[in-house]
Amino acid sequence: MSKTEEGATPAPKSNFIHQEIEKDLKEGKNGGAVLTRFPPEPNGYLHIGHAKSICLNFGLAEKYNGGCNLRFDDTNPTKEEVEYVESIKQDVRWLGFEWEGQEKYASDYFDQLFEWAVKLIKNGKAYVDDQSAEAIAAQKGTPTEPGVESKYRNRSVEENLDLFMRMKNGEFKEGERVLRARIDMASPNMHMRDPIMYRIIHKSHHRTGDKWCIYPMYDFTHGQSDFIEGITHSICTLEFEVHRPLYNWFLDQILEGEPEPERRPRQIEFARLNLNYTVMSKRRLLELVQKGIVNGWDDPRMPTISGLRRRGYTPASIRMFAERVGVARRDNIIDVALLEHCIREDLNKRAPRVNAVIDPVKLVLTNYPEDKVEWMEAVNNPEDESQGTRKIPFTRELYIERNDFMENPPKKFFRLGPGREVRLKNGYIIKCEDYKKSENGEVEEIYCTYDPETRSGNDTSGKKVKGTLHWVSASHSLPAEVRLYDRLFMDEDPAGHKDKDFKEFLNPDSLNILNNCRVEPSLKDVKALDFFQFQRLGYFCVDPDSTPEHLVFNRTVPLRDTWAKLAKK
RNA sequence: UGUCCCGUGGUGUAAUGGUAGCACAGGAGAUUUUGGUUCUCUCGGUCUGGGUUCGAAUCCUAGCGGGACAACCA
Repeated sequence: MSKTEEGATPAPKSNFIHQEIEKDLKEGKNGGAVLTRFPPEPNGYLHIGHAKSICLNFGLAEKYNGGCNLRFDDTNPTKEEVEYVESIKQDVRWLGFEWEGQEKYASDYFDQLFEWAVKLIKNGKAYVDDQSAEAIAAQKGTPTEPGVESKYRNRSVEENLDLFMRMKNGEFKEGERVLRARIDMASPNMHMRDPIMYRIIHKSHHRTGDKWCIYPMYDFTHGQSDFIEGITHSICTLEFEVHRPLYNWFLDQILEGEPEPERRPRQIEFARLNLNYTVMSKRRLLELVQKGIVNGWDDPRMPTISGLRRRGYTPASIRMFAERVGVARRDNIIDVALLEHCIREDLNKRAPRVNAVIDPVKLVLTNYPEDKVEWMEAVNNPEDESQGTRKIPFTRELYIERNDFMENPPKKFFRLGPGREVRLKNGYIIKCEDYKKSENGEVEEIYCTYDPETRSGNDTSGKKVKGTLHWVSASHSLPAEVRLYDRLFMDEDPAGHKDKDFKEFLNPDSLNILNNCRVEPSLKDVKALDFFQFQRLGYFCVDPDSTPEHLVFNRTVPLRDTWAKLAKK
């Protein structure tokens, strides 16, 4: 496997799964092999929680010199599957991981699974039940009361075999019969109360077409698929913990009478990722998309991998995040500030600095010649000398950020105000002499003088100023649209309120579109997902909607802003 | 009123019988032609009660708190 993109490499951090694997290795299990798998069901888009699992599984493979399979858990053709396969593959690759060989499908193993089902029937460990779903559910009992046995539980092997074949041959309608494991209806673990192994679904499958009309359930599929592939460590989330005895039971049954295999997969559970100020369940994410609350699965406010990508998150930042959140078994809610820290850390080192003014106000240098253009040298990235320098045009008329000027600034405000001096980065020190307001009281133009002795790079004035502003040339800058994103929800745990719908906590200001922005001319030929630091503002990336005629940038995350914190006080 | 899992600073996560550490967040300062970055300092924690031990975050036990489990979903 390989990291397909440069960027920060997370520092390795130990967790309990490493310890379990090392214990197995020491005991010589699985012939010393480590093979993991990432097993998505192709019924939706991947989100940041999946990214944690991907990084964990592929990371384990890398650490122990093993491999990681990508396997689609496609045992339920009623749930629309083929359209999601490609997006999942793309997302895994984009995160920087390469799976072992071809991608796998649980449906590749349907023949083998069927044979094993027959084996269980022959050994008296499975039976066909003719009851309805409702009847079976009613007999299942509850977590505190045992279930009761089905009246079909003690059919003969011959009858079970015959019925199962007829199920396979399409002689029954959906719901008429199921194959169940014969375990223990009184087990304290509900999953051991004669779980369903196969159900009838008359629907064609995205890979097997109409070959089958019976499909295996998750529990009868997952462990055996792991076994077939030689998976050694089957890592999943905590809600599958109660399935583990069943996972092992099915493995015991298929191995019955067989020689000891070299590898036997072992299920290990960890706590899924939760992020504050968002929702993570597929159901709620789908609702946001279907109700048009967001603009699709890749809306930059979504915690989906495709949304984060469009927002400007890099694979390296997400890998870093996955490393920093750690892996444990206790429930957790990660502060989204950690995710933001990770993208800032990555982009600080890599993003070229450019000037963009997203809320422009005109500034005129009254003592600067009308037609003069000075091409000022600017460092592309002070954190990375190899990114070199570029020239930016300095002219008499400029745009600066509206909030960099105040008519009556407090002492702590280091920016522009009447009579105040600031430096224009990569330009000159200027002094505000006057300003003009429109009838509605809005500042329209600011008039300054510049000091020719203070040119950046060869300042001979010895002047010191507290503030440095970014700017663009009024005549040379390009118009652009900028989309400012904020958290989608105003509540830390929008789905965590019993009596309130999560949508009640939507942030009305989660998207703010600015149409009158100006960016420096070097941004003329940007491509989708190119990332930049708009100096003093934040990290931005080029939206796929962007064209050379109409530039569109997404704000990934603002820069840390200690002034904003101060101003709030 | 069952079975299982989990309780370490605000949030995460280490320490696996021997000095409770790290990261993020918060606070203070230094540097800075980004109020960014960087650097320094700082705040703050083992759910509670018993027990075992020279010694317990760690082992045992009781309690408390949180979570999972009753789909022909995965």
